Amino acid sequence: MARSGAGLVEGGSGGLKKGPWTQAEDKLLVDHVRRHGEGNWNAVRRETGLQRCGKSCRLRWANHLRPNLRKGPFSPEEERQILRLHGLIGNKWARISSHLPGRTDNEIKNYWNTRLKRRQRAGLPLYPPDIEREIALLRAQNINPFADADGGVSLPPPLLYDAGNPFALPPAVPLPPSGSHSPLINQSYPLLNQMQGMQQQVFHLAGGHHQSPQQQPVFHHHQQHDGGAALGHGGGGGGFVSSGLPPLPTRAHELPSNQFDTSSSGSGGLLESLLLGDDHHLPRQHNPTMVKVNSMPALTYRDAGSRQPVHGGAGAGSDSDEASHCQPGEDIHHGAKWNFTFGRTQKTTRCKRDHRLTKHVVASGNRCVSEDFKPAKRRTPSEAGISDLFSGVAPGSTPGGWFSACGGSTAPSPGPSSAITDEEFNLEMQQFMSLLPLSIDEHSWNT
DNA sequence: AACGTTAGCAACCGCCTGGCG
DNA sequence: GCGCCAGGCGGTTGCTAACGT
Repeated sequence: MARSGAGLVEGGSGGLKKGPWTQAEDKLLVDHVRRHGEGNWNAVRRETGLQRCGKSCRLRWANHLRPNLRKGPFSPEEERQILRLHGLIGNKWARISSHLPGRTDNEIKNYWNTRLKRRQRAGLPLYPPDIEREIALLRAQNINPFADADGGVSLPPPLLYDAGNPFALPPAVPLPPSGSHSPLINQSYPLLNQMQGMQQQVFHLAGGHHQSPQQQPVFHHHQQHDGGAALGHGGGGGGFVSSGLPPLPTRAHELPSNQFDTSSSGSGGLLESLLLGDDHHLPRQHNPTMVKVNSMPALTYRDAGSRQPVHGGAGAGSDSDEASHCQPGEDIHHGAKWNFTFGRTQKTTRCKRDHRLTKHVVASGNRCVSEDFKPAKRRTPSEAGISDLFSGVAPGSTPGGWFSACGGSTAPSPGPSSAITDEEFNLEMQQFMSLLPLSIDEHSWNT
């Protein structure tokens, strides 16, 4: 990679500096935005002398300097929201972040990737059962609203198919022999198979039209064995599946993150809108974190290592984020205390690093290779909860401890938010599954 | 204390899209 | 229609702190 370390001064193009930002650079950028607002990032260099490219300025502003950013560990509800959204739309970090006030796409992406590695290493599915259930039901319930704006009925999207996701299965395509299934499909992602069948059935019963074979994407099952090399865009080049539940097709409204408002916390409307693939029609609340900054709220920052604020006041925004209730220069979120500084963010965290999982699992492909698996050196309550969740928890039991327990803020996650009972869900699943070519054993999610 | 390992994060890169002339 | 430019997105990489041995 082009980065040459923390001490680097100049990059290769035009003498532009790369690497970590200094406090002085941050101040220049903040002052510029204060005067001119966001946008026109390339002008920053001209007008401030800041030796950074426009893209770098934009990134620095968006991820670290803009007001009302929310730092610190994700709350359990935020984690659930991320899981839900990711299950529905995949690696659309900007879109996901648009529904999490104060969170950046980069932050969410990092969170997800870390979590993904962690769970892959542990051989665990990515989504808690209740989340998977929510996603499955929401998709099933919204299986037929894919009507074109002009009234024409569009073909049902391959809800659980994504070319970039080797775990996704296309509708109405006979599954490969079980022997060729990825172990993760059969064991760690059994619900995918179930849901796939369920959605097909729901759509069929709703009078929908199946895609013709020509219209269906070909399921390249062998991708699972390519070590991730064949992953498509959504899967990224990281060499492993990005999502157990592939993104829904959308109408390709790739809106920049800053153009999003934050939807209401009511997941129903949000999810419905996401299912419809039309973010423009989402009912939204005003999101103070996404405003176009014309007059810059006072920022709070302090010298790294200093307890004294250097400038301005904190939480200038009027939103209800926790940050706005914190003392200047100090933001406490869910047990972690953060000092917002210019330069690298200094954090004093009470959230111990709770996982010791090797990165090379990522390179090894999309499943946990036995020789790669090393038990975590330390086992925190949250990790124990994750492991226990899939080792013997009955389907439908509340997945307490699923979400990270950083900072002791983890109230146990609430039970499945789906309205149906576990028994109802299981019954529905059995009914749907009976129509699928998979054996009942292959559908079992209690592995 | 030194070293190795790992997670988390910041920042970079390439690619894509939309606006504009 | 085409090219240029700015902005945005997703993926990747390197650094650093924390922790174990």
